[in-house]
Amino acid sequence: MSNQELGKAYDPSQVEDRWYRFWTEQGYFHADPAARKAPFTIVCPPPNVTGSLHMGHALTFTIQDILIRWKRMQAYNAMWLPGVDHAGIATQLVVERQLKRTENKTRHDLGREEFLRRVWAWKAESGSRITEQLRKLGCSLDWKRERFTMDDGLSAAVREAFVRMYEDGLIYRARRLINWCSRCFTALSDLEVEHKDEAGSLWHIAYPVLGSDDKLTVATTRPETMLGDTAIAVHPEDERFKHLIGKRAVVPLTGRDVPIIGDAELVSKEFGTGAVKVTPGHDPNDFEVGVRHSLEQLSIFDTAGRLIAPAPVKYVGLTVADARKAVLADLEAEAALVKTEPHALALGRCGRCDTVVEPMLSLQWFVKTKPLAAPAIAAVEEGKTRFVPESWTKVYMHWMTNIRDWCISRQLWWGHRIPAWHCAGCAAITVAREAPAACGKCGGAVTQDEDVLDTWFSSGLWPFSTLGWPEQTKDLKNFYPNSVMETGHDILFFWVARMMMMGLYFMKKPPFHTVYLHAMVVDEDGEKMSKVKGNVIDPLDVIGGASLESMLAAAEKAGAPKQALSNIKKTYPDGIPAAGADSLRFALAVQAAQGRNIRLSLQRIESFRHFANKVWNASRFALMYLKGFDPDRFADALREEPKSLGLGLAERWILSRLTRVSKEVDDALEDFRVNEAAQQLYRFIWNELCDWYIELAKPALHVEGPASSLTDEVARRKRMAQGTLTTCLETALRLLHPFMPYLSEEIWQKLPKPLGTPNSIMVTLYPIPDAQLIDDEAETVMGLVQEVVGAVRTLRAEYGVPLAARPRVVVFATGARLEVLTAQLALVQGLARAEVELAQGPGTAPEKSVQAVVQGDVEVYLPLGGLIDVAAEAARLDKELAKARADVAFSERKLGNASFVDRAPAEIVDKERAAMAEAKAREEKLAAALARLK
RNA sequence: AGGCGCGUAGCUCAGUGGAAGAGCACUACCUUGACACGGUAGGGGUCGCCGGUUCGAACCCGGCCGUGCCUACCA
Repeated sequence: MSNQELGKAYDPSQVEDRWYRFWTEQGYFHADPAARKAPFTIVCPPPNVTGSLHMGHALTFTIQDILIRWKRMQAYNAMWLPGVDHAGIATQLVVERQLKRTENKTRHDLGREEFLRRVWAWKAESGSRITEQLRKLGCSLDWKRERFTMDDGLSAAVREAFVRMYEDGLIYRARRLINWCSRCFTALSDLEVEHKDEAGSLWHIAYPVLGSDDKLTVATTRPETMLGDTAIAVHPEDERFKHLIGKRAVVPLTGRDVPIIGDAELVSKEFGTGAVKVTPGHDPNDFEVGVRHSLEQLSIFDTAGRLIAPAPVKYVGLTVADARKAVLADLEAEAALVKTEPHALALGRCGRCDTVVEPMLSLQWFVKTKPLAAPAIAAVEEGKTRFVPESWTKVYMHWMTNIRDWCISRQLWWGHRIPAWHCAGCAAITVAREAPAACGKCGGAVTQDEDVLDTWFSSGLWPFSTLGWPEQTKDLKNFYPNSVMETGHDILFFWVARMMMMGLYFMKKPPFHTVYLHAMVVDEDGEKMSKVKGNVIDPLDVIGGASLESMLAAAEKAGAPKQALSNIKKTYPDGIPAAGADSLRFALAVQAAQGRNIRLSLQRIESFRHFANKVWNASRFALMYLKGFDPDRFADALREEPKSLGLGLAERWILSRLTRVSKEVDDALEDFRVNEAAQQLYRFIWNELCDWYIELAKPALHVEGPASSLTDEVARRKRMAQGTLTTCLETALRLLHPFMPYLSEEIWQKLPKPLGTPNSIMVTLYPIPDAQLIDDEAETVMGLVQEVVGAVRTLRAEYGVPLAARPRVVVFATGARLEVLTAQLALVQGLARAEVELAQGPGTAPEKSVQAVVQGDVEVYLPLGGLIDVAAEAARLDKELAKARADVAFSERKLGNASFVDRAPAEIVDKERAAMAEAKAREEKLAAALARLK
């Protein structure tokens, strides 16, 4: 590669697509299962096929890509498998809506087969959108291994899993109380129901006791369900009602009478009236009571959410809401409604469509979870799988321990059809991998079960079904268990827990070693991003930029309300400027602290766009001065015998810092502290490499003329600076690559590199810290240089000495410090932009000068030609002196404490003594300066 | 009702036992031969409150207040 010059500012749009294409063409995303390298696997949790990339995706895929690129550069056989999920309910809903809109038809008008054909057509057209978007983000996914949960292979895996579990008695069919969404028209698992507290009422209703004048008053939040009551329950030890147990009560409005039972588990004596109506057909608690007391189960709602018999004819056909009104009115009329009080209740709503879910008796398929949960608990207890952050272990354990059977059948068309066939003749069920010709029991005709499986059933198999299971493929052998599962903590139960259960059951090993759960991306006010609120930031808008008009159009298309549109107008009057994928990635990474939500703002992203530009310009600077530089000689010497190079202080210092930072970045990534790794890089590149080293190297680099015209020493110094700068930059870019793949590649390609270097940064080695380069002395000396330079700069700034002026500065120092400063005089002068006179201290203050004190006894004087504002200088010195005195007092108090000196580690005590000596010296100098001034 | 977080500079957040840090915002100065998407300097914090442990606490322990999330069948 030649040393091309870079443009003045980094423009991601000119860079990103080009490199993504290059990486793909080179096959660098593909992992060869035959490679003789240790595997590192991440199987990406599949996003919904209906989805388009949002910030949550951007975060999870950024973190995964960071991990995978890092491990790939560490010479692991890194494999990151992409794919999407068929998202049963969501997808069916999308296609149904489209059908309604374009043809005004329902899925029933088309019939099952034709409808499914339409879904596949929709998938072919819009379903791959998200995978395209992931490419924009720079994700190094192994696209050759891309999977879809409805693929043939994965469908076969689902059938295999179902059949085996059925044969092992882990899948059964039963009539149970399930969650029913009357809009999606399907059963839901407990996890798909969201509970929120909502305002409601507690109605007190009087039930006449049969054969007496007594009335028993119950309290309920759902009066309409009384039409399905089959008992009244009181606490068996409640003196008020004990005598009624065994008698019967009349259910108002129905004329039916039901038993009064005693049940200590259901009824609390303190709550409400102390008596509870029991509706086993429409309440999970009551269902349990019904089982305990052999009560009748009445269903009075149909699947569409309307009342049916045995509810009295009068109410049949009403919706649940209307029935409530009617029932309350009628109770009032009968004077059976005793009291109404406000009461909050947790209503269950469908996670997909927000419709209130109704507990309904229904014949469904279930997974027996207890036997699956036990190994999933053990695997974590035994440390075979660990959670990061560790605090999720408890949450997982709690859920696994209290797990309930899982309803897996859905009354949908889009999904894996349940591999069970019902016999018309004998009603036997045949469960099989392939459609049976006839009933296994009586040989009669069979028809396949109409239902499909919960989408999460196939997701549970994902870590191994994607690798070819049930076939014993090379991939399966090589990449199972996966190394890391990286996902949001919101789907710990949906995905992780079920993958654990399924993985252990079918593969006998947990599906992953580490589960890394990241926090949620929210807006800058900490609110969940939602289209309804209009506070979403679309990752693609951030990457490529967006006009206000296009943002409004997109929001409108997504069905955002007016309020959301006006929010967008207010927040982004000028749209969003293009920041590029790398800036977005870095912004997400640096904020991804464990256990804390990420409040994302455009402003924050912009600051990392500036960072990208900073890296770009530092590189641009370097490239300007690297012409004719031979990287091989320097690199070899640095690796084999760094001392032989005779590096200057600045070089030794920055290489030492680079080495430490490499180690810190690597350590942080090892612990999933992605944010700290990113932060370290940001600081190193900006605050050390750019702010200090580049400035320090300028004099050495900025020498005119061809090498032959320079003296040997000047030419040598230039080579050292060139070599050091290249090394730091090249190493920093490799460190940065997992975070900012495009920028790092674009620049890296242009840097001079030793022979035999690969053709892409993504297949180079991740930097390995070289202990030889750690240089404590250089770091200490640089510390002094920085402080002296800082003192001069402060004085210049305080007294308005213009930058163009090159004032005379007098510095007095003693001992080792004087030696060091003498040796580094050129550096100090360059950075301070001053002529520095060094002398043995203590010295006499030059006429009309202002002063600072550094490291105890280094005196820095800036003589001012004209008049000094005595009052201002006195005030400044006063402040410094006060600080010095406070420092002395603090140390004195500490060292005066006998138990501190006795019990604190010697190292700490020594440090404190040194600090006191330094502060005392400083105090003395400052006091003298002040006295002189007055 | 339980569980888990969080509370540090105006804002957003790092920091897990030895005298408080970053980014943004703010103030002053500066077109200095990489960068104004920049530079230099500066202002700004009793680390939510109260106790305890410790020579020493933002950090460990207990309680309280505020706040967020998750789980749960209290009608």
